[in-house]
Amino acid sequence: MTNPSPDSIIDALSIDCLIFGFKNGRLDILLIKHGEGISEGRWALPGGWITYGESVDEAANRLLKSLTGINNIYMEQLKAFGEPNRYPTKRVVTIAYYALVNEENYSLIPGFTASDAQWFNIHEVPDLPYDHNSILKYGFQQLKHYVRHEPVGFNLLPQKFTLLQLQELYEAILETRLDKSNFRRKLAKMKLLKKSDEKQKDVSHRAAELYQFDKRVYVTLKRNGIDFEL
Amino acid sequence: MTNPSPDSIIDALSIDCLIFGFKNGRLDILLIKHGEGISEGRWALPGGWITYGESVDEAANRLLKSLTGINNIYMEQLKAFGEPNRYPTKRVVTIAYYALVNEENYSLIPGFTASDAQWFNIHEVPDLPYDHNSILKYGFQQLKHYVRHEPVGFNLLPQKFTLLQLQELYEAILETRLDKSNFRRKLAKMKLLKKSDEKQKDVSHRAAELYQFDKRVYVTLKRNGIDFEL
DNA sequence: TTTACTTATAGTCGAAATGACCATATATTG
DNA sequence: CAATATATGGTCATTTCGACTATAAGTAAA
Repeated sequence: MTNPSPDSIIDALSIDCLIFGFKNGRLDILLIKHGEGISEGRWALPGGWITYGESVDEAANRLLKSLTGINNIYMEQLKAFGEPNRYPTKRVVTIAYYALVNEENYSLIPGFTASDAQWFNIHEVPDLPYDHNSILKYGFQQLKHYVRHEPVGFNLLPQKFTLLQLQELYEAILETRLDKSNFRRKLAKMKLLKKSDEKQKDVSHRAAELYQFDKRVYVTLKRNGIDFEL
Repeated sequence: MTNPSPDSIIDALSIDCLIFGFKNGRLDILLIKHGEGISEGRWALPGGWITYGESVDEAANRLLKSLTGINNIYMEQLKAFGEPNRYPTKRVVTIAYYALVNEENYSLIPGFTASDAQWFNIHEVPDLPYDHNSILKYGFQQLKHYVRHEPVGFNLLPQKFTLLQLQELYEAILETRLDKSNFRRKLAKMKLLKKSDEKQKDVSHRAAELYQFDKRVYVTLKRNGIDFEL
């Protein structure tokens, strides 16, 4: 980085969040309805302006919380999008974040400049303002890569979950079917899962064991990367 | 993204480039010496301010060219760094890019605000201004992940190269030794390489076949990702 | 003109992993 | 108790892996 020069500023830097939600074997994306401004009434990715004194990560978390009520989730940076005309009235570069969550763990509370917040099926997304549709497309594509090489997606299930739930998550993201038996074998080899002492309840078939993640193994895999070809 | 508000601006958005260079089995990083400004005389990552009318990608390429003379290389976004105090005099968020090149294909021509430009061994990097040392550390770590899952690094060798050269590249990045025979087997399976009609010359031992990349396979692998555990 | 040395290239082999199946267990519902 | 869910574990031929050995082809030194 070199020195400031008078012609160097841009108008603003924003954040946009891609929050992928998982529920009943389906993958959703979280959108908010703009309650004011030039795109009032339209659905868009939750996001907003970065302010002084907060890091980019902090801005992402603050905005997500104030717009949707979702707090304390781990988001990772996806990419910065900076085409000169991506925003209509001025020059705005946006930094996109993404995360995967279990929808059932969060209730949506629209706030700040959002008049509504809702989950949309990943395949039934409305027309979004700016370049949000292409950001979403890019993010979904990256997600497919990530799940194969990082233990991502392991924080979006309930605390305790069945192996089938985990498999359905992978099937939803990768948009493919997987062999149950082979999927289990791969997981076992990774040693990432621990049996809990509980079993599934209130199902009309044999109850499955509930599993949990082994935090220590998780951290190691996060650092070194995994190879989870399916 | 929501609407503009008066307290939303940051001071500036910059670009920093991590250009990894490969030469004779060693991995280097490209640095420039600041010729003016608050860190005059110090070595730093090539970078500068994004201006109106250019995309973020375009800014990265323009800056790299004007500072170091390196033109027309493919850089990818690494990450945005935005701690509030990373820059001393004002609030600056920077977007880091990275690339891998063959040093011998480029001659360094310092220009613009750079008084010098040079390759530094990745393990002998001086103290850099701002958070450049930690950006470099992060980038090097990511690079190790990337080479195992993308056909990255396949554009930083000469047009035609021997299999040993390719292996040495991977060894330099991953900081490990690899088995020659098994490395070849993995490559063969990928079908990414084509034999050229030439052989190595002027070496004091049996000459090796020179190989080239198969462009069509390369594009496919780039899109779908590869699994190149070594 | 041997011989030593260097790198290239191909092959071996037991162990491990993979993918496509099949079998049995355990629960609920009619 | 039969039908039907899902759970869970096993089989097996094929492929891949990792560590290693063997031979080939060239230069340089003796």
